[in-house]
Amino acid sequence: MHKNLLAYIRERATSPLTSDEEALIVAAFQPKKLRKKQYFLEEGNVCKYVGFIVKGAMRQYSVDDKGAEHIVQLYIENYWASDRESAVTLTPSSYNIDAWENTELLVARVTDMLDLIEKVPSFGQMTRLMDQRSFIVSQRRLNSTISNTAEKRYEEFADNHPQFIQRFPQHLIASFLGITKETLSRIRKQASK
Amino acid sequence: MHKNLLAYIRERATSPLTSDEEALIVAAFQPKKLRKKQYFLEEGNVCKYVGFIVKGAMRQYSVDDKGAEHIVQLYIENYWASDRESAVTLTPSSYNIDAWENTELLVARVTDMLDLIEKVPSFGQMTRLMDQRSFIVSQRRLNSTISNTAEKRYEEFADNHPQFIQRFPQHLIASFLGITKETLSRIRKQASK
DNA sequence: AAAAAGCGTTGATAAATATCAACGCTTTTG
DNA sequence: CAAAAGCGTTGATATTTATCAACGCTTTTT
Repeated sequence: MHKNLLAYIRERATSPLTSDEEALIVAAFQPKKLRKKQYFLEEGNVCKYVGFIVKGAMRQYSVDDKGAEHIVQLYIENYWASDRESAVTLTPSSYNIDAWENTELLVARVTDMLDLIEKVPSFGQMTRLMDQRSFIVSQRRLNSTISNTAEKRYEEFADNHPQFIQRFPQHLIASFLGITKETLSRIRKQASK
Repeated sequence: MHKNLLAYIRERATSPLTSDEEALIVAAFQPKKLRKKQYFLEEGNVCKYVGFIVKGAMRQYSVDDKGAEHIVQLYIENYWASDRESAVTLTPSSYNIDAWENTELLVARVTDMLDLIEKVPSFGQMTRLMDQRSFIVSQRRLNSTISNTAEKRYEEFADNHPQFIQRFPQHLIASFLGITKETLSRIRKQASK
């Protein structure tokens, strides 16, 4: 099960991993299974773990005053699930993360991640890339949200993330885009003509 | 002029900077002045420089098909101005960055930044923190955008960033929040009652 | 000093999107 | 297998926000 993770890291590192380094990494990550709807992180708790998704799909969302859920992130294979804000600042998370499908994870403590970053240069590089990449994706999404209409945002998203469209129901996609499921349904109807 | 930058880095590093390290940093950053409206980065160019703002204010924005500007970022003292996406991926930027006020910067080549990250551990730590922080801020903003009404977003922004409210005209704040200047004007009128 | 540009505001109207309620279909649960 | 829950759709309506045009005031430019 760890081989997916090691492959992922190797692809992103500039120099090959030594077998010692691989051992350190493997030691830090525990396999874990979550069944559909089980929580990985609950609002109010500090995020102490980071999960690499080997198989399955998850979602991260906030719940507003009226009890409505707002999807902030969708995850599938080879994504890292965690609330970075909570993990970095050690403050209670304002998000929930749960399994949308039955999911297999490799889970590490945040503290062990920090250790690895120090001890394994390639791992440090990889996390640096992840951080940058996360920011870039987030910045793009933000730009799209403030610049485009709902219709264009959906098109863009569907073009760039066809896997997500297939994998998650429309009402989650709608929430992810910041619109209601009815509006998304109408947008799709329009587009199909 | 470099002392602002060095102070900024010292505050964020876990261990003190040696004088050698300080020398390396100082060598990498050239002072630069931009007059109001001058570009730091123009759409279509690859972002080859990173600027630390010593004094002044800048903005980053995209321009849509209809020629309308959308503010994606506002910068003041002690902020880093650059298009990370372009700098990291070496692709042409889809943003402009220009000076809103006359601005004093310390500018480094992206390549020299990468060098510093390797050679000066504290610098590497600092940029890692920056990356994380940028992502967190972006994620929050995104969550706010998809979850809240324009009114609540403005309140939140005004509470958390009073400096920006004072420093930038309302139509830029409006664009930053993804609404029109008229709508913001009306929101403020409501709120003041 | 005059002209132009920038800024914030207001009003009238249009467009986008949300809300509420209902329905049919499929999947899951007991 | 029956009941319940989840999902996507549609219609009617309400709300939010954008657009367009105009105005007064201030700041910048000539």
